[in-house]
Amino acid sequence: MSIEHSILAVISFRPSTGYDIKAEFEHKAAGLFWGISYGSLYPKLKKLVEQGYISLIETDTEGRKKKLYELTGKGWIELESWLAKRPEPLSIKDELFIKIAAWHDEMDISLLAGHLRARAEESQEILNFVKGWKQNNTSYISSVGMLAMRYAELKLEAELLWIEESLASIKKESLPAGQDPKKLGEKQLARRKTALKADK
Amino acid sequence: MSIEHSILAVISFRPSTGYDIKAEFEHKAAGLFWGISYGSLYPKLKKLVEQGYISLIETDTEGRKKKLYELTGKGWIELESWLAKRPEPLSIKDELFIKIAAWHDEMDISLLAGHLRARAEESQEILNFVKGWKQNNTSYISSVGMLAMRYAELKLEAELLWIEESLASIKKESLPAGQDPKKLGEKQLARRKTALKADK
DNA sequence: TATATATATATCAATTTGATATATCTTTAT
DNA sequence: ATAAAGATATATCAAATTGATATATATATA
Repeated sequence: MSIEHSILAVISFRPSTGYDIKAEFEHKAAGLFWGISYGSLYPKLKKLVEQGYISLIETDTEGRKKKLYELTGKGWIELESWLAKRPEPLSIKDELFIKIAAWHDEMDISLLAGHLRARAEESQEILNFVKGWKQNNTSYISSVGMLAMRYAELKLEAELLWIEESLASIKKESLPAGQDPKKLGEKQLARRKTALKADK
Repeated sequence: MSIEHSILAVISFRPSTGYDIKAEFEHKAAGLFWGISYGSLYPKLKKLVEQGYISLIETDTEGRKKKLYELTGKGWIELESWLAKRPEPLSIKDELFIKIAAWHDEMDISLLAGHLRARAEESQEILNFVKGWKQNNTSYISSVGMLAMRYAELKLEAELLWIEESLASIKKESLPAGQDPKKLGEKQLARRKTALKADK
């Protein structure tokens, strides 16, 4: 439901094309904790115009045609009413997490270390973007909106801290649970062995 | 793609019913950073059996029928090969974030404070679960898997810290960006006014 | 003993993604 | 000068996924 609303939110800062909106959720601030795909974006824009929440301004500068969208009065009211409603609980899909949670002690730990280092690189890059953005960007967001960037900053820093911590604990082979890895892996190893045998 | 794999991952710890698997992504550890719906779960189980990754054990204890699924040898191999592959970048949908990023300085800040307090309650509850889980749970996860719980713990703590910080900055009305709220809001206010007038 | 909640399986319409197609404009390399 | 590559821009569609709903039994609670 809130894909429509996040479109209204982006447009509220300035009239935008579909491409502008997508870019906002791709490279920019809004994309840190939200996403949108072309497959839903363009049909939604059409629908929002039909419903009177946004209006279409067709521009033609030197033969270059663009479709700009901007909020109508109805759109402003709807946006404000949505902002006032309690946000839905966040949803995450983090393959790194589920892989670690499902990790087997008998597996090669260096593979996991590789995953962690790769994530650290990704997150560091995003953190650099956020830090740069916070310093340079003054337009295009309200002073309250800056809190969102701080949110991203703290979460990314927590993630990087955890990766460091985890890599250290893996290296020392003194795992935080303080349990004997071999003992934990045995049950699964046995079931694996049986399953492989049953496959013939 | 990895919905199938996360099913294999859950089953690798013990043979489970569809309901067991769903519960794991609802109330338990695996659900902290991953989700799955019945609509994809049951069809996927069927498909995974057809493809030979899992096998079905139909049980009938005192008239109570259950369908237990367990990994085949092929399933174990597939799971391990998936775990070794670099995880997809995480995807998040956080309405709280997008609402704050789109907040207008002229809007009632107490509404936002309410949103933040509600989220704090939700997150504190999950954090309590994670802390309790870390202390009591010794089975059902490897020592490496414990790192995932620490991940959850650190991210939740970062979020709670940010909420505290944000509520304080809102209360003091000395917003972190150090900018004049009225100045920032003006452009949008003007566009809003025009849009409302145009609607007649 | 009635009621509510938990366990268990399953389907389906509606939503959403991810891939792909097309075309123009701008920057970079030769 | 021009060819190639990359960015800008709109759009659609098959496949994946969700969220709601239906159904039934077992167990805990009032």
